[in-house]
Amino acid sequence: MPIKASSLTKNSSRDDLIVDANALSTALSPKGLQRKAVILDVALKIASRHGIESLTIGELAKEVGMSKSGLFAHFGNRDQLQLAVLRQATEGFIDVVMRPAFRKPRGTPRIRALLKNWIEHMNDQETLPGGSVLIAASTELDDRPGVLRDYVQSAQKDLISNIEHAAKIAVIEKQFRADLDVEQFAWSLYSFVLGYHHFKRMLQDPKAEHRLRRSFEALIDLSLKKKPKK
Amino acid sequence: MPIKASSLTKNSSRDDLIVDANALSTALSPKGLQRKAVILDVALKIASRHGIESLTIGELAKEVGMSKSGLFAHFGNRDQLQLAVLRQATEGFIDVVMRPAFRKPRGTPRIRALLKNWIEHMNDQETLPGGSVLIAASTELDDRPGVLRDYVQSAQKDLISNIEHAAKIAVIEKQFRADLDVEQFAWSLYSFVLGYHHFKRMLQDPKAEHRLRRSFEALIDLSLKKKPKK
DNA sequence: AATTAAAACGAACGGTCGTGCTTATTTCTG
DNA sequence: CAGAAATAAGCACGACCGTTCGTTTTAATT
Repeated sequence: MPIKASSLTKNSSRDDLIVDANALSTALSPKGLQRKAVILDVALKIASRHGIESLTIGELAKEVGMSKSGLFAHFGNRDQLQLAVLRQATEGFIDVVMRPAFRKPRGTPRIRALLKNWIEHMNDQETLPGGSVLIAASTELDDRPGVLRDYVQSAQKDLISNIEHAAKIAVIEKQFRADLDVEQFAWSLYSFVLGYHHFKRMLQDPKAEHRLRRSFEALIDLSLKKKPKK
Repeated sequence: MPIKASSLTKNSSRDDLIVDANALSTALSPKGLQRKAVILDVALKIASRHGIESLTIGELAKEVGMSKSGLFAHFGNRDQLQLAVLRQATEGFIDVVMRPAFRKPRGTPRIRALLKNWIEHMNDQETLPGGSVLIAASTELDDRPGVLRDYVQSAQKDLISNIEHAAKIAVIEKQFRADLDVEQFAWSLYSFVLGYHHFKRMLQDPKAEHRLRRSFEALIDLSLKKKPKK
């Protein structure tokens, strides 16, 4: 049962965004909370660089300037720490990619905004110096059942659903073809993003972004309602 | 300077395949060689399941039924072990995907065979129970300079080059459009494969293969020389 | 059958890992 | 300002990491 986000701007009509049910009531406390936020920020950077599996408590403690045990107490165990980092990453993604995009007008503008934000997010060296944590976590966790994998899995499914939803709206708005397979659309778009991530990071291909944009445009073109020939 | 593979069948004309310069003269010895082969087979499976970074000497030794130190002596250090595994994975890929494909007739048959072999290879639970080692290694290593990353990088570049080459031949054979951007073609194809790997493994999407095939067909369609309208 | 070389072993090293338990310090609250 | 509660630190643990070393078993060569 997807939770719906409210309070969107006027432009957005009320096309809702599926976000994951992260909202756990973490019994707060003024000082400890911001401390935890700092820890998670640092942890996110480390995880981005070296992967969630090699995010170690010792290294994190050193980086953030406190003792292993002191830091440890914030999370209870390693799984919880890793899970918190994944949550942080997901929330960040929703905040800077999904929500702003869904504030744009329905149809292609929204889909274009989605890609634009996504690219900017992946290029943000400040918060993600080592690329997307979620993408990296996918290949790390895909064979290890557990809470972490379940979380990444559901987060990605939500993402895909949102892309499909945005495409469906473009169909309703009669911008995209009525017979468009929106699942295939979302699949292709996501594959291109994976391709971008891969080519940019591993192959250090300077043309990666250009390639992504071209493939994206071709995909849009294929999805648009055909103009009367010539 | 790419090494060219010789001894291809009659069908293949002499379109050559770029393979990496793996052919080091490993001073052989009858018994120890097959032992090493067994070790690498097991190591490859472990790496496939849990990633090359968490391929540990202790676990490998246990799995193969010998002592840590005895096994260790075969490789000298961990990097060499990991490198040997990556080589093994690359050789396997070339043997079952690239070479058979390049034995097929030039043009689309060859490209179709490439995808077919590739899918079968990724689905081969026997040798790759945890998915492609190279793809996983990419996200693991993309931020860690060193021998391992360099190797994966060059292996993937060779792969891309071969795809581009195959596409170029299809252009020469006048099956693909003369103005086709073969780099973009290779980029798209590779992205789809990454998408397949991701959707199948992480999202466990049963339609993943179907989606890959559909996107592939669309890509081929876009690349073909246009028929005279209607 | 004797010699030599290769392969495997077992034990130990310094490190780092995650995780408890106990104590000290800070921060909030009445 | 006192007491309660949260937060951090210190220390120790067992497990596993990659690696080294000296020894023993196995195989190949004369």
